[in-house]
Amino acid sequence: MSETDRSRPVGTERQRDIVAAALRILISEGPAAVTMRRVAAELGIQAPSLYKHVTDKGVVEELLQQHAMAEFGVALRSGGRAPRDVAAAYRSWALQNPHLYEFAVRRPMRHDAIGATEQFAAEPLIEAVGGDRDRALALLGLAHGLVDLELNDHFPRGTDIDAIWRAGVDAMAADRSSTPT
Amino acid sequence: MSETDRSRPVGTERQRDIVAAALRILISEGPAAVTMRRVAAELGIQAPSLYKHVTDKGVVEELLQQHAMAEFGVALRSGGRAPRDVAAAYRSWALQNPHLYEFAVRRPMRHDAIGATEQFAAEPLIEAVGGDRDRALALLGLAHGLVDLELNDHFPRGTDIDAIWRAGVDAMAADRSSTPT
DNA sequence: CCACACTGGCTAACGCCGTTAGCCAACGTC
DNA sequence: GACGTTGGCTAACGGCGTTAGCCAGTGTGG
Repeated sequence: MSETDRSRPVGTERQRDIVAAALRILISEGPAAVTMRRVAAELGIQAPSLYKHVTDKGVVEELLQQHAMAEFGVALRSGGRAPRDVAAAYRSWALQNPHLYEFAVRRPMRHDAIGATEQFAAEPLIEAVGGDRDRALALLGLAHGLVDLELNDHFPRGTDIDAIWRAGVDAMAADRSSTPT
Repeated sequence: MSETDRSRPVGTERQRDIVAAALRILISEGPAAVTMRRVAAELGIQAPSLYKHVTDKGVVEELLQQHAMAEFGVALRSGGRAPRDVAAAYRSWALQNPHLYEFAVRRPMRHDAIGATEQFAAEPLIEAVGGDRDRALALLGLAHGLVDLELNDHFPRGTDIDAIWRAGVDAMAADRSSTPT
């Protein structure tokens, strides 16, 4: 949790206006539409004026990323705690918020700024596999990979993606105390 | 394999020049540098002339994607056939060719054009888990997710990523004939 | 042998992008 | 009431993908 409290939004008031506008555009029109001019227009302002509140387009994106990660974390807590439940929550949030998911999890991130929030989002998965950190991060990788492949349409048409999730999550969550190296 | 023979390069001669130039730029300077003007310059030509050979920047990207996927497929066959070996080959190729990997596997793809090649790349993973298709695609998701997270620097500093791979791949490759639903 | 179409270059330009420079009105403060 | 700060504005720059339109060379059919 540290000192950047996740529950209260971040940045100055005008910065929050900006990210709110960007968010609206992102959700309704996708990432390509999130331009400085477009965001400014959404606020009834000219593009260069944004730079009075924000040094870069990059910081707008970082703010979006933080927002997305926080919402994602909440979504992952909204259902059951069993691996299948968390996995299902992961997938369904990502599919319902593809652009937000993109912002949350793709593109490199600055660890200092985002770390706590990201950890907040990752926690449910770690709990779900009973605290085995390696297994938990593997499950995270699995979930992210499957979602990313699905979002980018890499599965042949007709693939039973549910079955893949079941197979993967069950394998990852299974008791492995009997198998040798 | 079908009729688009994977072993012979694709497109007209000039198209192959173009993708070769784009490839050189992509590898040495990253995706942002792959612009039409830059590619044209690489060929000693003006940007608009490219459009005599290519309708779109999109087709250049598709050609890059196909090339990358083909090379990736070869790399996945270059080592052992055991799950760990294939997984290791997957990871190491991706980390050594991050931009190519990006092109190969991220961004949506047209199934008709790329399907065969992609299947070519996915085969080794399917074999590695003994033909269980769901498990194989889960393994693919796992590998993709872990690579993507690593490339985008989503793991806390100091994370033992090897251990995550071991945990994940072993779980996915384990004999599961004893666990109930 | 020449007309002609086609191929593959070229320049100029358009509308977008992020961003900078410089101007100015409103406002709060000493 | 002078004055610095805040937050708008317009103009402009360089880069992007892309289109329009021009033209030299080339090969081919009559």
